[in-house]
Amino acid sequence: MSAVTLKDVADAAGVSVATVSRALSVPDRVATATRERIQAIAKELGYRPSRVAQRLRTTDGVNHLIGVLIPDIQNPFFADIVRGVEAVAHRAGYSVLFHNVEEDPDRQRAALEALRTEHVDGVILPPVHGASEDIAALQADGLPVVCVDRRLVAEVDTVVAANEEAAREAVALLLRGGHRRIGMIGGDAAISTSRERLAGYRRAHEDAGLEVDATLIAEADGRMEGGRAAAAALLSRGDRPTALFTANNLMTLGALSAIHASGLRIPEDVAIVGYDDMPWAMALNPPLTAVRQPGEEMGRIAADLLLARIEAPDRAPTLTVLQPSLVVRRSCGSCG
Amino acid sequence: MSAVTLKDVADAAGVSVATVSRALSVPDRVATATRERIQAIAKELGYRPSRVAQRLRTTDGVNHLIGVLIPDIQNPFFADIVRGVEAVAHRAGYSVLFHNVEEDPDRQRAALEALRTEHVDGVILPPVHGASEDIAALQADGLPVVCVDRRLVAEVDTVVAANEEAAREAVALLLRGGHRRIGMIGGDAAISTSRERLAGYRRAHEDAGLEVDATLIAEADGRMEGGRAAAAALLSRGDRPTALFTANNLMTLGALSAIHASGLRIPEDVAIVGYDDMPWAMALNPPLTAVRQPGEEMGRIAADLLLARIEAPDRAPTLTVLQPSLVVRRSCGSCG
DNA sequence: CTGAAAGCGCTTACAG
DNA sequence: CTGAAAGCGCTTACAG
Repeated sequence: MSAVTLKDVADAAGVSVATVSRALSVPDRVATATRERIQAIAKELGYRPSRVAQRLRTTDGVNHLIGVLIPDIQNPFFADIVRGVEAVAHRAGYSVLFHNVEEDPDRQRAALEALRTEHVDGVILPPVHGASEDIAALQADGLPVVCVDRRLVAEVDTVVAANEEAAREAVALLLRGGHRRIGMIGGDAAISTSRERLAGYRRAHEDAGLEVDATLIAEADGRMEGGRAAAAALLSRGDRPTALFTANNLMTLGALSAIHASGLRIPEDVAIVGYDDMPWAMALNPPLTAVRQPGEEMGRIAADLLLARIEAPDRAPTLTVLQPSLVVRRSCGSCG
Repeated sequence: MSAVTLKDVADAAGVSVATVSRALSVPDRVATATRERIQAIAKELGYRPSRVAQRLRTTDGVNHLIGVLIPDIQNPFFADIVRGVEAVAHRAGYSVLFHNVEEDPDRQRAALEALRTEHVDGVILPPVHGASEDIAALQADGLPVVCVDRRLVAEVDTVVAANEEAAREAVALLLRGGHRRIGMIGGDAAISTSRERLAGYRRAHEDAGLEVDATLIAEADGRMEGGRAAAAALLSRGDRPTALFTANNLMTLGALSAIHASGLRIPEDVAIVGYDDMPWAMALNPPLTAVRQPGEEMGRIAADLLLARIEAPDRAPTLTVLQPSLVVRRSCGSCG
């Protein structure tokens, strides 16, 4: 390695390190001639300031480092969020520490601990179940936090989608199409998005003056296999549902594979509307009707918010709610 | 913040910071009683050593930090790689800096620059096109690098899949099924995986004593829309191919949507075999025959390799080739 | 076994 | 406008 340091530049320029430091970061406090000479030499030597050294120096200031925690990087919706966060952070000169926590509170806790020792300026995460205290502890220590996709009880900057409304609209679409027995394949109720999407399902029924058959509601784990098992169980009943609403993209995939395995046709035998409009939705046959969430935008907004809070820690927490949209394709039949 | 420092622990324990440091990291060089007292106090105070300070100290030693560069995080195959890298690195106590470079050599260069200023111990990446010199420069400075998924000319630790063989096998399957006009939708020829998969396509024909119709070979950009456009062009020809081989998962999605749009049936009108066995392959109707690559394992191996090289920089570079497998489902017809 | 001191690469009051 | 010096939180020879 033997990286070029401030001192190397100072020696080459015949000035002190202090002057070099100023020439590079507060140029107007250095005489023009000196500054230009220093800048030329720094460039020639390939000098790059050490972020690590800068970071150690400023216990108070900005460290230009944030952490992002993801519950499950194999879920492409979260990959979208990461993409948005990464783009904003790097453009602003921040580095990004990444942790995949697998929906596991212990791993999330370990990740947060690691981020503290890295002196991050703040963290962005969709909090996993059972994590409120860890987040609260972070905030108590003055570390800015932004929750994205999932809400937390605490007073935290939050960026979410309007889950309940979107789910209600999706289910209403099926109800308008004449469906009266709609299976709901939901995720872990400990997660806010799952609860809100289920609430939307109920609200749609309520709006239409219909009772919900509670046995049509399955709680899966948000992963593909869970969705498959739940759909298979629902579809093997004598009084099987004529439509399915699946509360995230992986469970949708599971449900689709259960439908194909059972030999049922979409939408004639069973209609389906899924949460998350992923790239593969258009590649399905028939193409999937789905709720589109702006994952990347959620990531970008979360990052903007975090950076703003890092620079002004005392602003009041904000809640940003983005509007998903329902993309109607053919899997819901002539339900439009 | 006001994090607890070594000095705080030292004061509370009535010893020097040196002793506290030793008690925590080289326990056997401290008297048992002292050590236990210090450890108890450190725990009570919630002391966490600053990674930043440790990092600054050791220009030579291990910084416990690596960088991972990804060409496109929205491609779930790369998300798998990230998952593998992350798991190994964090288990070994390394932090992971993440960059999404969008197949852009300039962004890759910027990311590598940023990683140097962060004092990373090494970097893992599927190199994007036109990046050889940047990687070489890194190595020249003694920074360990591991290429994953894509090869580079340079002498670098490399973890790839046997692309040519896997592609050959996939195309041979279609040939055995009686197909004689197989469209090839390949990726950017500047990328090793694209070239190797195309080579496999040619080899399969050669093995069968068949000529390749060069007009059946399309070079797309590796993304969904590129795959869609290429497939649409191929399928609109009078002498359209009876089967398609698509060289990555996103282009497969694009091809599928083109097929559905054209009203052709799979596999009766057009068979398809895709590269990358993604979760949605089973959810398709019919399910997709695909080449399965162990993305997560590739990530894990790459990380193991990098950590090994960080600890022993002078080992000779290695090449690890993993064997993909062909998962036969129904999209290729009765080609088994 | 323990401590005082130097040093990692910066930044920033404080002098001049 | 510029420099000497202190300090960020650690680790590690060097003494004792």
